[in-house]
Parts: sequence; C-alpha cells; structure tokens
Amino acid sequence: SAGRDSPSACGRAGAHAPAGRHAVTAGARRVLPRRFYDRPTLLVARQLLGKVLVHRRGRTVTSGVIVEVEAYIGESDPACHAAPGPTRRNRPLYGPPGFSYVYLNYGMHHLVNVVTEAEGEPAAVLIRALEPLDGTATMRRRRGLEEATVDRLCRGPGNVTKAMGISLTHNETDLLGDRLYVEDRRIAIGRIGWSTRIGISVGTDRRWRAYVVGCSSVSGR
DNA sequence: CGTTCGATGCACT
DNA sequence: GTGCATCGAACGT
Repeated sequence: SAGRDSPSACGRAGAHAPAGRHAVTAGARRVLPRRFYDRPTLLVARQLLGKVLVHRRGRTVTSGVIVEVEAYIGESDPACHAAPGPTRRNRPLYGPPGFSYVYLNYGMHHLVNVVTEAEGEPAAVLIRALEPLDGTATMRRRRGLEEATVDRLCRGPGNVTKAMGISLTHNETDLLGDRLYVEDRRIAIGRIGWSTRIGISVGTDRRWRAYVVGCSSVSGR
C-alpha cells in the first residue's frame, strides 16, 4: 500500500498514489534548485523521471509525476530548435537553466520544456507525459474527458500542457518560482527505457527519449 | 489490429 | 510560402 511518504508511479503493482491528495503542503514545499538544471541534459532528463511537475493558478493546483521526457541538445542536434542558431522563438534555450521554454506546435498544441545547461548553451528537456497526481478533476475539465481513465489525461506533450493549463504565457517562466515548478521528490518509478525521439524526421539517430517502462501514462506505445 | 489525414497558427527563410 | 518536438478520428486489413 502506498502511504503518504512512499508514493509511487508506474512502479510496482497496486502501489498507485491516491488521487486528490495535496502534493504541496505549506512550509514543506521543496523545489528543484537551479543547479539541478545546470548539468548535462541527458542526466537532467533521466533524473526528472519520478519528479513532480506542478502548476498553480490561483488556488487551483494540478500536478503529475514525470514519466516520459526527451532531450534536445545544442545547435548540432538537428531536431533541437537551436539548430538554426539564435532566433526570436528559441531565445529561452540560450538563457539560464531552470526556466521554461513553451512554444506552439502545429498551430494548436503548446509544448513545455525545461531549459538545461549553462546560459549560452542551448538545451532543454521536453515533458512528454505525466502520471496525474493533484487536480485530476480540473484536468478532466480542461481535456474535455469526463469519462476517461486517469492515465489518458497527460499522455503526450500536447495533452500535458492542456491538462495542466500551460500555455504561451508560461514561456520563460522561472521554475524556481511558485507558479510553475518541479518538486524535489523521489517518487518510486519502474525501470527506465531509452529510445529515439518521437515525431521528428531528423536527429533520429539519437536515443534521447527516456520513459518509465510499462507505464500506462507514457505515450507512443 | 494497422496507416492516413485534416485541423490550425506562426516562426522562419 | 513552407514546415513543423501533435492529436484523434477515419479509414483499410
């Protein structure tokens, strides 16, 4: 049984954290420090699995365990938005670590990244899937999925932002603030797998997608 | 099961 | 004007 101090996501059978429990308790909030992001991107990507992404809008809190990510690293990575060099859109990638990079994709989906590595080194980790924790009722309303199972709410990067209420207004947000951040928690997760990144036509030689094996919240079967 | 395809906005060349 | 770090419905086996 998963107690309050030993939550688990996609780990062992029957060890799911109860929905609706408050992930943020007054005075006990621990946010990942700047130095967490100021490291090699693949390491950050790997260690983000099992951490908790939180968005607060007024008193409405939505959160979920990160279970799938992708790394985009430098101008030499053809799939990274920094590949053409600095532009208006990719400016956050060149900024300091621990900030968000949100952009509009295919004209209708917002995708959220966390910027990594030192300022001037363009790199980020895309959040592709969460196992919902708090605010699942809010997520259902935002997704328009009142009947669906919880593991569908934040499956896929476009669905993550829709369920979490993240949009372009969250671009270049300091993740060490109190609006959008990643909690420094150690949620028990299953084995970690690595694969090529999804939905790109270049840079497919790099296996820079990390995910929790067997987790039903992970996209792209 | 599988694959295809339309929606939809805008940064970039 | 072109091309997306997508999603889900609609088709074909």
